[in-house]
Amino acid sequence: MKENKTKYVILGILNHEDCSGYDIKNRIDVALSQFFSAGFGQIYPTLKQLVEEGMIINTESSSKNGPERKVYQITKTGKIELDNWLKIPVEKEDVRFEILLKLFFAGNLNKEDILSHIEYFEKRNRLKLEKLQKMASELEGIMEESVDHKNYYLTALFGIRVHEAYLRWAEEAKILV
Amino acid sequence: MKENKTKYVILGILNHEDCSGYDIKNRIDVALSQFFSAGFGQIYPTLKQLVEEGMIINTESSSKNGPERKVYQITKTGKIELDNWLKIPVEKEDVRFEILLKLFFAGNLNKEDILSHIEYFEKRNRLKLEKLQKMASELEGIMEESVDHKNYYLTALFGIRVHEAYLRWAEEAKILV
DNA sequence: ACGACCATGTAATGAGTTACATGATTTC
DNA sequence: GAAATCATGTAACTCATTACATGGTCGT
Repeated sequence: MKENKTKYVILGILNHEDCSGYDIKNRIDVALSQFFSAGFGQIYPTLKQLVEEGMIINTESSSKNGPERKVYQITKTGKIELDNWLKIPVEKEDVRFEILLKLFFAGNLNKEDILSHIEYFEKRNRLKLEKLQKMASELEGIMEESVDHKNYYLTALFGIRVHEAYLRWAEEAKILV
Repeated sequence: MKENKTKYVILGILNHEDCSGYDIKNRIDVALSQFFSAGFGQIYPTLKQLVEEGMIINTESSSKNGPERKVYQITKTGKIELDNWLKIPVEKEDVRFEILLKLFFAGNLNKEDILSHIEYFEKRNRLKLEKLQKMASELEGIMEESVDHKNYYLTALFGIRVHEAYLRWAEEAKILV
């Protein structure tokens, strides 16, 4: 840890368009769920902190038409912070595959239990792969429209390749177990 | 979170052989580093907690030959706890790919910066893939000797498939950027 | 009226990292 | 005698999840 990813995700989203905390949560769930998630309990305090740091400002607070709603905008300071972070090379992936942990210690388990772990894993990830493929094929058509669509497509493609690898491994593992 | 993985990793290791905290750290770094890591600041307090819970006992404490050293052993309670955990199906992977986050928000970056991110990612993971392949080929020869070796091999194979996917994606991404 | 959704926030808790503090043994 | 490795532990801090607390709007 050490680097607060939620902070940069919020800056990244606000760099696109002004949003409320609720909007930010939606954007994350829709577009980033494949490789990032955050709850309100993380988002609202981070927004508060970012305001204190001068990275974002609260431009609009309406409770007239609809429920209370605070809209935030990224500042110049925030943009610089985001840009600096974007340029830092990524040193390591932060992956903790619980299924591998279980497999590694599975000496205790019988074949059926191991197989059912693998099959469950397979099923879950096949569904995810299908979703990603759908997403990618929708994006393919509009990829040339903007850099954002292209980057979005690249993240979907990453998911596809990784999930294909999961399924290939599951096939092989079922035979070896 | 909620489920303390370090706890089960320690139980899993002690289920194999009696170890000290220092040994456990070594086992994790050598065999599990691909998908798990833990520092001493996590290991020692967890050992203490596991003793309190009756999952493990401290069998040997020597300061005669060499520095202070405490060896722990798993108890029947600990074995049951481990077994129960092993049987619980894994619901989701816990992956947070920082590179995808950066790519997703990379609208700000120029092509060179994006390419250098991808190339760095590629280089790093090519090295890791080579290590995994070496590990796997060593394990292939002794796989039939024990269930543990086979399970170890399966985790290495998982790493290989996933890293191959990373590299394939990087190839494709470089063209599309 | 009820449920779905919009909307913001705090408090408690858990999990993990980093830095700190200490000291022995082995190897060069 | 310096550096590497063995060895244990605590304290401060950060990050994230879950549960709680509150209340408005819109459609049926």
